[in-house]
Amino acid sequence: MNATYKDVKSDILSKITSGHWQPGSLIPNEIELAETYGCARATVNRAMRELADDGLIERRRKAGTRVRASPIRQARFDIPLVRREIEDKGAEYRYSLASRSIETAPDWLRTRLQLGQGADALHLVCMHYADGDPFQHEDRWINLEVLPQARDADFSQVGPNEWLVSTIPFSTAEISFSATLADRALAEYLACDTGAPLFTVERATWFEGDANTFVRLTYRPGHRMTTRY
Amino acid sequence: MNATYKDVKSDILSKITSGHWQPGSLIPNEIELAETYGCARATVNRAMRELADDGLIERRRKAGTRVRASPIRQARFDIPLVRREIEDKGAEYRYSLASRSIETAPDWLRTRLQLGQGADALHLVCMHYADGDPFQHEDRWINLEVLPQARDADFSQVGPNEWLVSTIPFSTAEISFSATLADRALAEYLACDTGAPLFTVERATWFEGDANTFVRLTYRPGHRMTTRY
DNA sequence: ATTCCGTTTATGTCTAGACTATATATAGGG
DNA sequence: CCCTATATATAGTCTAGACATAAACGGAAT
Repeated sequence: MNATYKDVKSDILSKITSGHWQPGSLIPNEIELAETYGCARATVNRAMRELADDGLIERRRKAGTRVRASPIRQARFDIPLVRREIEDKGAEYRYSLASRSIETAPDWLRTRLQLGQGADALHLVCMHYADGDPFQHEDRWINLEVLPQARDADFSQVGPNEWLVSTIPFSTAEISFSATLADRALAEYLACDTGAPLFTVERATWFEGDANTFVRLTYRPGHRMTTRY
Repeated sequence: MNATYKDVKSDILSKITSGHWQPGSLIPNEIELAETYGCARATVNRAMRELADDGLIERRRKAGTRVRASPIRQARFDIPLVRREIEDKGAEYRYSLASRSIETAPDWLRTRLQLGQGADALHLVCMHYADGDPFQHEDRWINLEVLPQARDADFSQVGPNEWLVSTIPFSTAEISFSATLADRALAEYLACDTGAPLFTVERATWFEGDANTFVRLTYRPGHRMTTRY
């Protein structure tokens, strides 16, 4: 009686994980459950909606709710600013700008960001250090057609990442992870051997349909990205 | 008038992304918004709750709701079964078991999974192919204390991943991504050069407090894991 | 000044009831 | 036998109102 939506949620969850309700099976409808738990239907609804969001059950009008045959396994990563990532470890953060230039966007970038021919882009290469040791190498391109104010921004003290977050805080992104080999330049930046395997993140971001930036972040050897689910 | 929670959500969202409500600023309380949109407070509440879940706003009792100074950027990955990953590309999936043995769990594994001394583990090495080409190498350890039935399972036709999903469908996991170098054995399995950089996923899973499996998945060179957010 | 405590305020949750939307089942017509 | 209306079951959402809970605030006692 008087169950909260959390009670209902965890009870249903335990019925599922314990195997009491088998994968693929239909579970009682909201009205029945509301009677069982002695609460309003809205309460059951919220519990079930959250379980559906978590990928454990599947709900369809009229057809009812069933336990997913194979639960969707999904991992959620927080993508922090490098500065935070480093400071959260208790290390001291340092930033340095290695190079800055305005270039005609190369073909691969124009394809990636759907830019017109001959579009100008600001090309930045930066390093992020943790307690003085190389932590992350940043190779960034900024679309000057969409962000002309980047031309006058000073990236010598503040990284482009932080500048972008404060300039266009809300954007959509495509992110991809891979492994790459340290070439001579990267090896020098990251103080590692040429040929070392490096964890790499590439991210392209859009705001209101326009691509504004593409970045390749390369981490020092041994870096791991971890999460629980 | 008569706004749905989606209307409210998207209107608030646009006020935020357009900069009408600046990062860090306080936004009107639920009662005021309900009046503004001509709907019940519960409707505004749901809209705001979802925006908070999405990491765009921060809510605190009594203090009110404010636009996050720097929005939490989070990526969500679906972790598919390899078979699905391959079949979804339209490629033909093939599985093969390379080796199977029961061993005393090595120290690193005992630490990783919090196993007792001298615990037995089933060690499997498998390969997953897409259209005949090596796609993923799987190096898996299964805790036989928790899953004794794995001793008698036949992994020659069905991969351990699929067996585990049907045996213990609901579990918590710790997952981590990194880049590793192809040693001679891996290079042979994946038909690539020794020294190639390989994208690696490690996953440990628990069920009701007990660790049941640890796996290292190594992808063929050039593999990317991509998502949008 | 500092600590403690009650007040106030905004969010968090629950309820009972209503209406809506959608997928399924069924019956009737060609 | 197939197609098409119609009925029906179930989830999805909204409402008005109530009470719960956390946290900020202000004043009182130290």
